[in-house]
Amino acid sequence: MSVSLKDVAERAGVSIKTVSNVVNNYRHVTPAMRAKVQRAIDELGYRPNLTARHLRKGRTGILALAVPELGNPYFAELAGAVIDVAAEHEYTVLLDHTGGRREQEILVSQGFRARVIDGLILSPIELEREDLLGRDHDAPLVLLGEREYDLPYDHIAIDNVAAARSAIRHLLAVGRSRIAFLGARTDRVNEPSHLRLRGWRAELTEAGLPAPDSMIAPTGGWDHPDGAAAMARLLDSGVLPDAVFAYNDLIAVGAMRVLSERGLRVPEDVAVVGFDDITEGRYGAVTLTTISPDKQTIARLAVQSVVERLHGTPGPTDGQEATGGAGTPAGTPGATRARELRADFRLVERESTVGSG
Amino acid sequence: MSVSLKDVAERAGVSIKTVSNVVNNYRHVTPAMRAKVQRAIDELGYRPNLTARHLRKGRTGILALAVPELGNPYFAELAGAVIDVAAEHEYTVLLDHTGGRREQEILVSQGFRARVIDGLILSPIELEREDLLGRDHDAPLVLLGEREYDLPYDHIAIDNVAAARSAIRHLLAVGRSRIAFLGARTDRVNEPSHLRLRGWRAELTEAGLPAPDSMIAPTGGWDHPDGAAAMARLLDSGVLPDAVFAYNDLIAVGAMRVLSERGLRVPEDVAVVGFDDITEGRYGAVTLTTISPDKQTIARLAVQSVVERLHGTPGPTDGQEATGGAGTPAGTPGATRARELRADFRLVERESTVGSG
DNA sequence: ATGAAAGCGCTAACAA
DNA sequence: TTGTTAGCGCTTTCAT
Repeated sequence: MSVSLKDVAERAGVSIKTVSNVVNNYRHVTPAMRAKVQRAIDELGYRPNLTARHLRKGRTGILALAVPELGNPYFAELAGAVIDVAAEHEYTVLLDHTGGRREQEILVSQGFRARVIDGLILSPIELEREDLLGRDHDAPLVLLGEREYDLPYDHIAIDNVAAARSAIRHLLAVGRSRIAFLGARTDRVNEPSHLRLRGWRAELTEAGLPAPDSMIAPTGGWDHPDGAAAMARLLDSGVLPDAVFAYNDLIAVGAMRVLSERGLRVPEDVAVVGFDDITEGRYGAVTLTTISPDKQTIARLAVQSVVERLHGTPGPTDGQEATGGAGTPAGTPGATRARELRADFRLVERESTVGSG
Repeated sequence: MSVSLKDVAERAGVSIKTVSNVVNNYRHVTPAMRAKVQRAIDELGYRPNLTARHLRKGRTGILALAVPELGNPYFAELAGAVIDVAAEHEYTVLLDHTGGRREQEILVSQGFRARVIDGLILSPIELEREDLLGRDHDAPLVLLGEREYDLPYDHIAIDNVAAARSAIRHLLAVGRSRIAFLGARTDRVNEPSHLRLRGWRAELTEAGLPAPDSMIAPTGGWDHPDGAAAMARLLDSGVLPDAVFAYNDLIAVGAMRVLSERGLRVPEDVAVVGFDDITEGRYGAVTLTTISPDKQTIARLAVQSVVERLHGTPGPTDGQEATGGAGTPAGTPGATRARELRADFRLVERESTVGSG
């Protein structure tokens, strides 16, 4: 076993408390004493046992982040940002992925996968409101992403409806009118895609254009193959759009691949807009126009939200915007009301809509 | 605070030990007793305090994985695999990224960032042998990736020289002879790229072809922009290769982008081979031929290695291959010798070398 | 089969 | 300013 406070204390001929004081940089320690203790620490190679410290303090210094899929660059990049922000707050991040499967998301939300954590940041796909209703876990929870629950947990997202509308507006501005939506799920109401779909519909309707169901191509998942399959199915069904708005960049890239296989040029024949602004979209043969969510802010708001609840400092939100939510998070010290936190987004115009001219 | 063993014991009118027995599924507990205790547990909503358990048992059930960059899909996908394998062994994964910076890698190796961990899987970029020489940390360490150290730690990688050679052999087979290498670092000997570079050189030499330095394009990093910049520099220098072997897929995709901007066709004018087999390479306008390392096996071997040292079961390696290493890992129960573990790889032929015919 | 009590390494009252 | 001591919640001898 390794060196403990007691060993150091004996070696230095002082009490445990004094050593603890030195280790924790307490004010009232004479320089001489500090030096003596420090020497013993160095000689013995003492390193504090975090587990013991945590048991005592009731906290672990670990935050969990659960995303659907690490293979999706958007989530990987977001995870990287969360890790960095957490480090600034002296927290380490335990990462988990749920595959977007409801049971996994439930397990995570109840702390069965990632245990020993102080707080949890969860980006759900299939999770239902009721799954969170009876959540019995001390760790503060913050929700990320497109879905909206009326629950006492902070929720962080960009304005998906507005983002979708701005994408469609851009497509209209470059002269398109038959704009398909790729990547909807139509089986439930509160789907990840429903807000973006709503934006698509609203903007088209407002422009006096039809938004027929035939222009909505559902996908089973949200990866390249799903986009490719959906695009192929749409074309096979005899529908030829002059633009495509995809639920995310991976779907958009998959769709572009199919378009080029079919001899359709992007953007001349079909313009494409994605969502997420992953690096990949900047380096294809045709670069991808996309909605770029402010990942840094999302990460910062998420970590901040958890840390605030942990430390009981409701404090100023310092986010872009905050509107009242519902109720009060259970079992959290800083029991401020749940907040709806918004991060910014912007439309990045690239070749897939405006060409390389 | 939450419910403790003691609370449950009082509620059930039994001793703490009995409750502990029930919680831990010990054999010798009468069904009646078990039922009674279980009822108290349910009523109180008791959940064991993992931190306390860990303090007592001396282990935390947490493994750390540190990769250079989560934004690189290769590492993101690898991380996903590690998380899954670790879960099979009942470990959770704490993820960290080092940015490939030496100081960060040193910090991680000594457990300064991720503390409270039982073991560490590290994929270093700049770390030097000496940085690990005096490593003073109980947690077993396993090294991943291209670099080779003669140190008492298990190392897991594919055979990079062989992989590079097979890539070059493929390019030769499709009729190329002026094959550039993109993504070398020439400033040090033990660079991540040096084994692949060696394979490039060996295969060319064996084929009686020149392998001039002018065909080696260094990069500052390993992302799209680095590949694009290196390709542009190479072309600007007046060198026109008929093939490019890139250190990784991101560099390859960046290079392809520049090629297409310059009006060069892939593969007609320039064939391209990458390394990593990230999903992105399968969905570009031109799909990418690449070396596909067996990520599953890498993840499995890595987790296995750490877990074995932790549990003191040297056990059968069950990897593809194992050659003797150096010395004995310090401070690990199962002090078997350090092993050189190999995972498989395969060449995946796609359009960037064989066209879409 | 169950209970009593010690102690993992640390922090935080409280004393001195 | 430094020392003493009581736990944090759990597992684990050792009794019974």
